[in-house]
Amino acid sequence: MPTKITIPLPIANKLLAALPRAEYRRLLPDLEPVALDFGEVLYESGDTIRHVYFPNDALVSLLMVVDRHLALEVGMVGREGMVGVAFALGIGVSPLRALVQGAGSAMRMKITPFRKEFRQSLPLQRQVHLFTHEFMGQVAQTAACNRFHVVEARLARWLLMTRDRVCSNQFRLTHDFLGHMLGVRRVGVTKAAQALKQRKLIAYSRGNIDIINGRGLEAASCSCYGMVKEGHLTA
Amino acid sequence: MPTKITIPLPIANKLLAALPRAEYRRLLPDLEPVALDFGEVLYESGDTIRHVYFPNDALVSLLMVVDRHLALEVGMVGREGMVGVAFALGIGVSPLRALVQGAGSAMRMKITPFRKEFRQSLPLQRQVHLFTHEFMGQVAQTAACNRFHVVEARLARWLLMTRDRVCSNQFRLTHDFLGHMLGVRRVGVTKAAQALKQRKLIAYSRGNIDIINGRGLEAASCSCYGMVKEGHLTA
DNA sequence: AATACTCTGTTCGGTGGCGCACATACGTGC
DNA sequence: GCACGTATGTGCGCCACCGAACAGAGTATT
Repeated sequence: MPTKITIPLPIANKLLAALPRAEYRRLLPDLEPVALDFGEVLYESGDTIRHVYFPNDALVSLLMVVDRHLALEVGMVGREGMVGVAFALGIGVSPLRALVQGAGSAMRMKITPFRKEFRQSLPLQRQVHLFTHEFMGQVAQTAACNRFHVVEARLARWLLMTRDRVCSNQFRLTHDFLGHMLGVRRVGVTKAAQALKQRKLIAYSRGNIDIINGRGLEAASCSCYGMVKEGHLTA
Repeated sequence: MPTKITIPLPIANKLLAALPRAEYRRLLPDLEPVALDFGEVLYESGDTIRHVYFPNDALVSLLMVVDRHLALEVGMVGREGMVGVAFALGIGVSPLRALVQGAGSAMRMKITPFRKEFRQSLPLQRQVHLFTHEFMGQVAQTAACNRFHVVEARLARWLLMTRDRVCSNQFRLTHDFLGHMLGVRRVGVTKAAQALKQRKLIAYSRGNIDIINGRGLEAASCSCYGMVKEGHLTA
């Protein structure tokens, strides 16, 4: 019995990896590996959803658009989850913009076979529900965080969350981009970043960001980081 | 065949009402009518969920708690939905505090039979998924709104959303309570409410709030109101 | 090497909301 | 009718963040 190596990576997406082997095999024919480029928009707010995405090493930001031009990140999905979750199961329209914030690969699946599999597979349902739950918590946490915490702490949290998802202490992002994520002006990010730099927690220049002292950065970030890090509610 | 009148109201909850008659009948034995009092906490953040609730004329606020004492409303559920949604299906723990903000009745169901029914009933799954989708949109919208809009507009929106759910232009709420919902000081609410009062959009005194000019209040509220009002994405 | 562009740093006045403290109603109960 | 608790009104200094505009410093282009 020949083993065909059709899987591009060892199942890197944790949601898929958590499925029983047999379930995963059933999904496989419908899973298509895709490369996601930085800046790519997977769904625009209001778009009909055609695919769901299971990121491997890609990182996707979910943004709420207000007043046609202002945008704010409300959630972030990496290898631990999927993009399109609740939307795929609901009305099939995304309320959020999904923006590729860290280039990388993902597995994607057309919405029709996904729905079909979902109906039949209890383990898949379970994973999707678990992640929806997790994601809902993340969105709510972000909402509260944006209301109560200062930019510096929020920036620290954001960098840490990104690190956790891309599994690297450096990544490429400009202050301007971060401003859009955090919903503040670019200058606000520059100020906050300077402060973190002076405290030797991070380093950066021209779009390259380095986390030098992760522990210190955690201390500088708000409690929200610990909350959404994982399990967040197993008091 | 005698008709036993065990249903307290004609099916007031819209989610339940949207189910096919037969499905609803199946659920009925497990649905228990309960009165929800103002201020009652259905779940505390971190609690294990024992029941899901389908409000009739009650109104429930979902709050995110930060730093142990600060709280912020991230969503609101009335007759159009259910409380416990994504949580019931996920890890069974609520990330949010569910607070009764408008007294009234609801149907509640123990989590175990709910999960059982959910597995078996496609229409129930569909309704739950639709509402989860809707609710996710509401939370995201609230997050962005809290970031970008001033208290006065947010207050206006909040009053309108409450009105839509309790189907009445008057309700009982103090500035202090509103402050907790909007995540601002009581004084901030007083200021904003004064402004709306001067413009003859609302009236209030000692916990009684009246919406005098709904149209005007809509104009004073931010665009977010129109977004979450209904359908919100059928551009 | 000169040019264009992008990214970061800096300044300035303005303001929405904060924290605190105190003043004035209104209503309830004895 | 008096006292007390609760709800609302007002003032003050403070600070994080805003909007706009401009100055340097890297990087890419040709």
